[in-house]
Amino acid sequence: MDVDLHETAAIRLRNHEQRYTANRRAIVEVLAAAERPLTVPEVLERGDRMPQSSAYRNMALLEAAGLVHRILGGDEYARYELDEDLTDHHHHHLICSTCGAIEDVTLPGALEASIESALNRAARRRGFAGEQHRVDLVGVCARCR
Amino acid sequence: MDVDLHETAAIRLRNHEQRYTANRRAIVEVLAAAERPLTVPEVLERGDRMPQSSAYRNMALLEAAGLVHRILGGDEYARYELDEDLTDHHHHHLICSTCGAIEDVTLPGALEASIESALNRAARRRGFAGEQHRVDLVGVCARCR
DNA sequence: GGCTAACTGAGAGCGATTCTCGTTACAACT
DNA sequence: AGTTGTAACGAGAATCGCTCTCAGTTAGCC
Repeated sequence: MDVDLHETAAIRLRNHEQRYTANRRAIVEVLAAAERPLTVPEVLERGDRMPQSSAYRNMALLEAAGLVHRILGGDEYARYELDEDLTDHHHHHLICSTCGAIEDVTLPGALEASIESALNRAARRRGFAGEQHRVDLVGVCARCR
Repeated sequence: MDVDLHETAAIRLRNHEQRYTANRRAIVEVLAAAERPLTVPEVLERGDRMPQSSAYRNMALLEAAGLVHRILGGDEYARYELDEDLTDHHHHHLICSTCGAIEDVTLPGALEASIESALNRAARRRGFAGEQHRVDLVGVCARCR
């Protein structure tokens, strides 16, 4: 799976007429190593002195190419995670309403399927084209309690 | 139900040692009349020339008192809706990834229950105290297509 | 080896939200 | 009816995550 990670990334970017440069590869590597969605500052800390503007620009590019997804949580920071196709790990989030931290969590497959179909049925009735569902639990994390 | 709306609001604010002033009442009325979550600029448009700073301050206060909830959607605006206790209407959202608009949608009660219990089970395992679940469908709305 | 377009980095700029602060309204107690 | 303490108000300044600008660099292609 890790063998394909960078190859898949390169191909998807190529399809958008963009290159898989060192900076973009660095971002993908940091996100792949993390076990939860990261903010841009967090990516910068863990990376190799990348300029802030490049990080934001490339994150937006990666999102446009479908390689990463932006998650808006409890605080003012947007968090990013790799697309599930790249990680083979469908999951949802526990969002702390106190500190804004986000953890990953998985649900039983049967439940996933019923959520998916119920949401799509409701959406179609409104002329809404569903792309992804978002099931999050908002609460207070262990550290904040 | 509408009879109790302002009374409930006044009581909850009182419990937080805050008053139910004209500005706050105006915000609650605008939100109650809307059929979807509104941004602060939208509340200002529909209200009676309330200053921006008062709208933001009071919105934050109402949120602290549990009367309204903030929803972070696709665009850069936070949207607010009345607490479900005040509207008797548990629901979820369709979020347009193109224009950021948010619509309300309801799910079957049985599905709600299984989502709730599955999420809480997963959360408890992490020492996470769940408060509310958030089930949203992200896609493209009828107008943007 | 030159052409073209994508990419980079530093800093300025943007815009939704929050803070500051002097003023005003309200409630309780004389 | 005055007084007093505290909450709320409004206008504008400030904050801060994020985006844009632009001159210089690099990668892919003939």
